[in-house]
Amino acid sequence: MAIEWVEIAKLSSKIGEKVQIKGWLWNKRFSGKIGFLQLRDGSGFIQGIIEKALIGEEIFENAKKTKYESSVIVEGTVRKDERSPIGVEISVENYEIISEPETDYPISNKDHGIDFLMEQRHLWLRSRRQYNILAVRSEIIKAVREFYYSKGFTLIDTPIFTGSIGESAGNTFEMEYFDYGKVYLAQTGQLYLEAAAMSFGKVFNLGPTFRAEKSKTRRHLIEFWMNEAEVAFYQHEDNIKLQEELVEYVVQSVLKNAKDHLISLERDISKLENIKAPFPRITYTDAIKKLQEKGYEITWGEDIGAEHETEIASWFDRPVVVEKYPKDMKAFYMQPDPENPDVVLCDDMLAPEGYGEIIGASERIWDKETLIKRLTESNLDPEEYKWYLELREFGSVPHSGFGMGIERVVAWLCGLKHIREAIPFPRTLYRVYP
RNA sequence: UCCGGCUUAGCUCAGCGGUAGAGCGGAUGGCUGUUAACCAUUAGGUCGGGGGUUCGAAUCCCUCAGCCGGAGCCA
Repeated sequence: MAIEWVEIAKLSSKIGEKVQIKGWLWNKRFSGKIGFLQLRDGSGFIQGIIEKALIGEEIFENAKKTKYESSVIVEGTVRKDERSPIGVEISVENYEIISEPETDYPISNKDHGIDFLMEQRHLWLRSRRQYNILAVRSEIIKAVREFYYSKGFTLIDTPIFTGSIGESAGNTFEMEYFDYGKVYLAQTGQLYLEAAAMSFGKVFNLGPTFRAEKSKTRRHLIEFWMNEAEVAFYQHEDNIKLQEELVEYVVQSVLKNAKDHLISLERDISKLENIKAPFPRITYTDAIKKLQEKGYEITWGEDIGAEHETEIASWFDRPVVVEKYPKDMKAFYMQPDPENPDVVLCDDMLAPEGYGEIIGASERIWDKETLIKRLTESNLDPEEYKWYLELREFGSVPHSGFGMGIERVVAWLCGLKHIREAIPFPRTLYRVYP
């Protein structure tokens, strides 16, 4: 009878049994007649103990010479061992190489520069740290979807190719679309979600977004994944509550389902455990006042810069909701505050520990004339927004929504210094390879 | 795009006007409990490209390129 192929993650329930594992050799150490094979198979990592006396000279020497990242099949007996970080080891009884590299694997356990690693991104994904980060990302996205489905939302996939319609002009990727003329890569799916919300009530999307901004910071990617939600009849307060519930759900789900990955990443878990709604709130106006008191040179009407954002976030140990920004610095579609027409019913959620904005949100203008007025004031052509304006003609209702940057959430929860590690293949200002 | 910085062995870096260095990785050998294993031996370089200053340049100056960090914009 063939030996059972078992994933490394499931080996702790196979103690004393003879099993087969299929994976890769990511490191090895030899000490005379005993060797330690560091194996991984995608489900986890384990150490294989190989002894010359047990396995014979030929296989032992073969194992000793195997290059890093060779793919191998190992058979052996699972053993409980206190010295193993996962509590079990495998005593190797058979060792077979499936494919051995001809040249040495370029990534070592020592330090590498970021440019070198990004050039090797297709291989770097195998490294333990990257493996843990992307596993957390997967868990985050799963939690986002679970959240919306559990709340009765409908998934609406918004288009990647769009006409000249978006939040603002000037930062879109432009391309020829057969004889139609110019089209643009989506910088937001919001306008389409607004249309769908008038059919389904509660809708969300989750997909890639493109911004042709020459951004060169630790918080920006050219291609990034965004989750947007839009709800008919929701107003400013309902909107904030939804965001808080979403973020709490995502954080708590990741803590529950991906804790081991966070620990491997040496993330301070205690900073995430208290992420429970409701979150602290501050208006833009109060934030400016407080910044001024702290000695910052900023006046009402000026945008909150990265430095200010970090300062505001440092006042709290949970994400903070900054609401009601001046209308002139925000997108055309945001609903003016009835109590103060100089500000709009919007909010940004800033993650703690300097991670900055993770959500941008607002109540949308639902009155057609106000919307046309704001479009014109923003130097946008109402003609281009024909279908969007029609939504305000047929049974228009107050509605609200927001967008959450997936990579920013990944960076925050994993404690990353730079967002480029939060996506499998980052597209940055000067890199589209691999 | 703007402001800084970096570019020396496969990788990470030291050297900063007078014969090109280390650690890791590679190769060879040793070691039966290693955790970035260790010990010994060894191979490996047009010092990013071009120009200049100098008796002499990896080192000083100019220029180009690539990359990194930060700003703005935003998720």
